[in-house]
Amino acid sequence: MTEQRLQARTAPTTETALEVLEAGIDAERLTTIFGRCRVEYDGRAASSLDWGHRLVVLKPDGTILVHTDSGQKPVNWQPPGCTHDGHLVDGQLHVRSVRSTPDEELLVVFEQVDQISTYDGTGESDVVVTGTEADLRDRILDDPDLVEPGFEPRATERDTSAGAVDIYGTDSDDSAVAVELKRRRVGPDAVSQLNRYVEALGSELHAERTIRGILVAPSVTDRAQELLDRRGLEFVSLSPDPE
Amino acid sequence: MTEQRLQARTAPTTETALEVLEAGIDAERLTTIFGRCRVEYDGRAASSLDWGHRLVVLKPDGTILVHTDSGQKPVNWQPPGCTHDGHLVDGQLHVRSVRSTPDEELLVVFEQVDQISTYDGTGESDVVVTGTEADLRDRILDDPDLVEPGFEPRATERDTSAGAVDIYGTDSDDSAVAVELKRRRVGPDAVSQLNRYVEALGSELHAERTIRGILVAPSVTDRAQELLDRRGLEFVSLSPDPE
DNA sequence: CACTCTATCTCGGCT
DNA sequence: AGCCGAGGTAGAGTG
Repeated sequence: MTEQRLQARTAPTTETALEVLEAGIDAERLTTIFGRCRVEYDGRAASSLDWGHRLVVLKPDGTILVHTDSGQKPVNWQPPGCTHDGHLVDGQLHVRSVRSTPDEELLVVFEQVDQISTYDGTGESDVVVTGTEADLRDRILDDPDLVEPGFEPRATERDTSAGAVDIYGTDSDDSAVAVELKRRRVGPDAVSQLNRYVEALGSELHAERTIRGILVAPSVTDRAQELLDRRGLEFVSLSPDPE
Repeated sequence: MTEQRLQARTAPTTETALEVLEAGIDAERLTTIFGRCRVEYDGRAASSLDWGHRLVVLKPDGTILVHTDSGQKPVNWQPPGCTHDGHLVDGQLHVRSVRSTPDEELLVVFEQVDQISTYDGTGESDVVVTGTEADLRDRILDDPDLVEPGFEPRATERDTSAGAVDIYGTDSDDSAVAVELKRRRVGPDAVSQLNRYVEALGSELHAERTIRGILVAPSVTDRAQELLDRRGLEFVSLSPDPE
C-alpha cells in the first residue's frame, strides 16, 4: 500500500472516520478532525464544553488540541504523552485521550464529522529564537560594563539556598553582586525573586560582606520600582538586543 | 453560491490554494493548511524555522498557529487581533500575519501545499471549568473554619500598595489575616507574593497591629516551606475540590 | 493602553 | 518524577 503524505475524507461516515483516525494514530501521523462535538475533561481541573463546530488536532506524541474559531489557546487539550483512541458509541465517534501522573482524561464526542485528515509531518524542527534572556546574559558577559563600570562576572547560575543567581560577580569595591536578568519589562515578582537570592547570599557569605542586588531588564513597573527602593536593590535598563 | 460548512482542496495549485485562503479569510472561516513551509517571525523576539511539513491554522479573530507533529504549543504563532493575508511570490504561497503594539510579523512560506480547508466553526463557546482558585476561594468563604477556627473573611481582593490580597480577614484574636490562595502545590514565588502583601499591610495598618499571612494551597515545596518559616508566615493545606 | 495575577499554564533543565 | 524558572507566555480583570 502506498503511503500518501496526506490522507483525507470529507463528510465521512463515522465508520470511515474511525478507520482513518485509527490508521493515523497507528502510523503516528498528525491528524485533524473538523466536526460538531462536545468535550469533557477531568484531571488537574475539570471542564465541560457544549456542542459546537470545532477543529481537533491529534499529534503522534500524544498531544490533543480542541480549537474553536477564536483564541490562541485550545479550549481543551491534553499534553504530550497521552494515549489516544477512538470508538463508535451509538453511532457517534468518541475520541479519548488519557494519561497518568496525574490521572487525566479528555473525551471528545462527535455528533458529526465534516472532515478528517492525517498527515506525515516533519519531526524534529529546530526553531532559532533570539531576543531571549540568554541573549541578554551573553551581552553582559561580553561587556560587563553594561551593568556598571568595574562589574566582573564570576559565575552564571550560581546556586544559593533560594535558587540560582543568573549572574554572580563583584563590583569595583569587590562587593558581591547578584544580577537577575529579565528579557522584558518586569513587575514585582522579579524584584521578589532577586531579593530572595540576595537574602540567601547574605546568610551564606561572610556576614559583614555587602551584597548588592541588581535587576537588569528593559524597564520596570512603578510598583516594582517601589519594591526595589524598599529593598535597597538596584535597576539597570538593558535589552536582550542592542537597539 | 452555496456556503458549505467545509471547503477543501487536496494537493491544490498555489493559485487555487491562494483563492481558497483568501475566501476563507474574507468569510471569517477557520482555515487549516497542510504543507511544506518555512517560518520567519520578528517582534517581541525573533525566530527562524527551517523547511518542514507542518500544519498551519488561521482563525477569523486574527490568530495564526504553526504546529509541527509534536508539542502542545505551536512552534510559531501570532495572537488574536492580527491581520492575515496571502500572496504568490515566485510561485510560492506566502501567508503573512501582522499586528501593531507591539509591532510583530509572521511569515509562512509554502513550498508546497498538500491540503487547504476552510470551516465555518462555532463562535462563542462557554467552557465550564472547576477546580480553579475561584473554587478554592468560594470553599473558604462558605466555611471559613477551613482556614482555622474563628477566621472571619472581611474582604476579597483587598487592595494594598503591593497588590490585592485574595482574602483579607481577622482571626479569633481580631488580628489581621492575609490569605493567599493557590489551586495547586506552590513554590517560593507564592510565599514571596504573600510576604509582599503582609509587609504592605504592615505599613498601612496601625503599626502595633499584628498581621498574619496564611498561604492556602494543597501543598508546598521544601524551599517554599523554609521561606514561610523564615518570614513567619503560615500554611494551610486545602484543595479547590473537596476530596 | 498598562499593570497585575492566574493557568488543566507549557517547556526545558537539573537533581 | 519533582522542583525551579523562563516564556514571543496567553488570558482575564481592572484602572
